[in-house]
Amino acid sequence: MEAALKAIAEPRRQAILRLVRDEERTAGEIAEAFEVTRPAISQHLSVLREAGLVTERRDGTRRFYRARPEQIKELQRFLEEFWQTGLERLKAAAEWEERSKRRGAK
Amino acid sequence: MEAALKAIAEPRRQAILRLVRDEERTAGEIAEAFEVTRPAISQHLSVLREAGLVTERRDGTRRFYRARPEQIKELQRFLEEFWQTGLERLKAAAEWEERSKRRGAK
DNA sequence: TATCACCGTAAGTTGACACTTACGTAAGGC
DNA sequence: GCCTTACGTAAGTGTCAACTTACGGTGATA
Repeated sequence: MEAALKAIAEPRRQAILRLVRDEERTAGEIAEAFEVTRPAISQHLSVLREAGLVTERRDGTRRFYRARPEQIKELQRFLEEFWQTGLERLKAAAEWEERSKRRGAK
Repeated sequence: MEAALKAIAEPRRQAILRLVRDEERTAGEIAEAFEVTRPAISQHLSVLREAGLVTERRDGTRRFYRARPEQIKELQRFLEEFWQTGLERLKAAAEWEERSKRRGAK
């Protein structure tokens, strides 16, 4: 989770993720889409894989990569924790106020 | 946006964000919560402020910081872009299949 | 089995960044 | 007009990470 956030914070890896979002691609295909060397992309792919953001499928000498939406969803849930609990507290505060109003009315 | 992702990827800044999520706190109060020096926290606060993740309010010599949920929400929307469009394509594909079924039935 | 295609790994370099200590600055209190 | 309080900023340091070039390993192919 921590690793996933750091992984997706890197612009190059974001671009890679978008490339393999809908269809799997080989490491070579991905590397051709960028102007950096192939090893650089290979290292990025390792980071993404260890962060659980992509899956790797081997076929012969080739390796196919594909995005893993579940992990991205996990990231969203993580971000929700920051403000959703804030909302929950607002909600709880509102309910508390409601109860005290009724107590006052009685 | 890019800056916000990098900012929130740092564990220490996540902790700071949680501290000022519900109530504003001074830079000094925040610094006391950690075991690093005050300047270190001050620098983190600058990063968070430039990323739009916190607001700064000055009162005398003190500076109050508070989380900005809208920006965090922006981050969520950014993450949605990764898989939501994938869902939209699935939906579009399903509808397309539906139409071709009807064409086949006629 | 020799070779080629496809890819990861090793090692080194450079820049970014999370810290430190030292210093500067602005607002109140006496 | 000081002196304290509450900060940010400057400058230096160590570490990590994104790249490079060079090399190794594994699977198809003739």
